[in-house]
Amino acid sequence: MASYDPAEFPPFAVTVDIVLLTVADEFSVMLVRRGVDPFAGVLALPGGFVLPDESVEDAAHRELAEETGLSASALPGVHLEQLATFGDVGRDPRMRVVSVAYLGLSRLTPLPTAGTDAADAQWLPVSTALAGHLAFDHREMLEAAVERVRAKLEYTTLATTLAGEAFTLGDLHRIYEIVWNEELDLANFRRKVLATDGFVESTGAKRVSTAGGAPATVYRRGSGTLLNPPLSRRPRAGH
Amino acid sequence: MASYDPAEFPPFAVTVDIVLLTVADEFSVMLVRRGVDPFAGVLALPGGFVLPDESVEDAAHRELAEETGLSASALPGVHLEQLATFGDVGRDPRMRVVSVAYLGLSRLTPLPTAGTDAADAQWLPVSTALAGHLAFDHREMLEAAVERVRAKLEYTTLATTLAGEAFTLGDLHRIYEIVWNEELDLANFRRKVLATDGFVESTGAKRVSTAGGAPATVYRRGSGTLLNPPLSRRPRAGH
DNA sequence: GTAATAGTGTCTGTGAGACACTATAAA
DNA sequence: TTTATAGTGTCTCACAGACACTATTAC
Repeated sequence: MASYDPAEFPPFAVTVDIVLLTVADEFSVMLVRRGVDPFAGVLALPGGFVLPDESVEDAAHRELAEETGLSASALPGVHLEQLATFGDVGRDPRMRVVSVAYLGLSRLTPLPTAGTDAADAQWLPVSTALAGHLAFDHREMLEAAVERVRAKLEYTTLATTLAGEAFTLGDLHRIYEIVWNEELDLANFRRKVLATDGFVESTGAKRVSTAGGAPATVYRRGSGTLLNPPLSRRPRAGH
Repeated sequence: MASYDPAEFPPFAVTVDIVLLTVADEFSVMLVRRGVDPFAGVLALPGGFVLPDESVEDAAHRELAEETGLSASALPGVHLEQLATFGDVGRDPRMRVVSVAYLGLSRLTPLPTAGTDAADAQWLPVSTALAGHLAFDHREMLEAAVERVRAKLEYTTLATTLAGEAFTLGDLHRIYEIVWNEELDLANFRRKVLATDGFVESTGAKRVSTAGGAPATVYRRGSGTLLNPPLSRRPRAGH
């Protein structure tokens, strides 16, 4: 019942790890290659310690800026939310570390070249990352993040965050197909997006594709955040 | 980039707090009255320190058993899942404490009388708890838990956890109405529940209500966990 | 009898899925 | 031309919501 002596608290360290996801040709995650032990040379999620005088939330924003090397102009367009906390006893071989994982969503942005202040960050396809070896329990974090995003695309407008400031309905459709790894009828997708208040709004501009086809209307994200009723993955289960 | 000295980590304490919810005449939460400062005499969520040799998850289960005083036979029927982590700087006036909040769902169970090993625990209506004063940032935790449960009743069969081992469709319907604080057409609710594979299964038994009415079929929870398509709260938004 | 609960049947409107079709661009 | 994309129209089926109706119990 919280009858403890503040001087006798167990020794913990608290870190944040950022699962920053984007859609390029594939669904991709930002990873850094570790320079020191443990897991030196192994790919890991960007992250670091929570400082004594900052909130966990602030630490996540700080690490997002510092470790990913995203430019200041790109940061406001990034969605960042708490994902889950990982607190198994042996997850860090050196000491007891509890880590709060955050999920970030961003449009595809170029990464700083190696040698800058930021870590040696890179975008790697999620499937490649999951097929390989990741430091600590970062694989679990990545899996949780992927499932969260897939689920959230069903009932929120978050895909517009992955699309960036200006996009066509074809772009948005492609994002859904890549993240869900599943085909979606384009005509029905268009109807659904356009029929949902606040999902997207037209900029009036048109954009021509390099691959041919008629010019497409360019949209920006709308003010809405929730889809009701939601879009659905898989053809309805049950039968 | 994780190039830190394990001996210099910032001093953190890590706790777990349990938001255990149930449905009685009202949607209720288990609270304990604090015996020591800070917040001595104030209502708080049950919780406590994560020990050095146990995972955060294990700590949550241990606190659920110890602090709530639930009998060993009732514990297996409790659903426990991680809710969110609270890590603001000043949330505990004594020192830096990061707390991992867990959401628990249980059928209504009698609480141990005061004086036992367990804390002075009590069920309090959520509305009452939110109208009053709670220790630390426990009000935020409670609000997050309530919203999570309301959302999960839409697309999971979790309501059966609140109903216990044997229940009628009337019981289940009542749980939805109380948690959502909203009326649901009983006939449509019945059709939906019975049409969803794995939601409930009949025990064959009948139960008569003390308030009159025909005997009702008694059900137990089914093996399914997800509702697809989901039940929906509010009449569809949008228009 | 009345009140309360259990349970069934039926109509309607919305919207998702399937898919045919036209239009406009690049190569 | 062919190929790829943009965009519209239409039919059908599933299902949620509304609600009328019967049945069986307590009081």
